[in-house]
Amino acid sequence: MLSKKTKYGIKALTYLARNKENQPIQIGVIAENENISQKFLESILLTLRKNGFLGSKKGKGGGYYLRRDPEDIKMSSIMRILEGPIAMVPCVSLNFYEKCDDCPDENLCAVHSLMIEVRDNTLSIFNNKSLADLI
Amino acid sequence: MLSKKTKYGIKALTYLARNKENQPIQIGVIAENENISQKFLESILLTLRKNGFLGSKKGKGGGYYLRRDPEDIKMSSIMRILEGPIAMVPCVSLNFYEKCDDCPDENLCAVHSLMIEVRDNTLSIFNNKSLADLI
DNA sequence: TTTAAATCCTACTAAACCGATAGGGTAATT
DNA sequence: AATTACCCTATCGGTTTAGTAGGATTTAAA
Repeated sequence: MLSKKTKYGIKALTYLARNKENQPIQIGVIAENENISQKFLESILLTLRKNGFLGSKKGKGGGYYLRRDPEDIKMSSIMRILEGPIAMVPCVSLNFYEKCDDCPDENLCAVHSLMIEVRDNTLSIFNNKSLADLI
Repeated sequence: MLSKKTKYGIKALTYLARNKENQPIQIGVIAENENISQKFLESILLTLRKNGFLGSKKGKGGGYYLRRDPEDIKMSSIMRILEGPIAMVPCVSLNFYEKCDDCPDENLCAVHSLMIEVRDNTLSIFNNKSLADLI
């Protein structure tokens, strides 16, 4: 299940991407237009800024803006930062791998191979989709 | 993220499916072989039985057995029963649809269309995969 | 007919997570 | 100096998850 955090994050990013001049837009404006709790959105934009997707400007006339071309922002990177692993199980995650407690041998696990297939499929969607494609 | 419930459920089902004679197998045996808490597995098998996948036999020599041919058990139906919706967002779920609070128009939502694509992909994997394929 | 084996069922709980809120602190602009 | 707007931490209620406890019920075998 996609968290609201990720959902709101994507919505905010697309909102900023639609703004061609890319001058700063205030949190409150995005929150209102996308029907998101402002305080919650604040924390989301903050992590997107810390991860290099957004820049910010303080004071009057300030706000957030995209630091990269929407074409160059892959959905997979957004998903990983906001949502965490793309895989449904840690033992098939490329970036957040964890061994299962209950599995003596991953290669013999039926769930494992099924989930690899799902991961590869989902990943190829997210990798081939940029923020620009969402607009 | 796949819940342990679903993961354990699938593992138990494959365990039963590997048993060709299909005579009842006790919870404890499955639990031990698959490293699952017995009590937890109990409740999982119970819901699988209530949904027609498993039969049970009480008393000595009892246990659980498959009620259908593994070929005829699609992963999508298992997923829906144990995990719930396959879609990442309720607003694109076929079987568990719910409208979003924040979206005035789904068709204009960037997240919506992206998640439809993911759903279709994942669903086609689960629909074309039977329990027999997992063994 | 007793006993042991096994499922069935309800309720409870600790921990984690989620979405949101509170309340300021800090920096930049006017 | 005042205002604007981002920055940061802490907290909180609600929900879900993963499991536990304890017994009731049914069946087969001794």
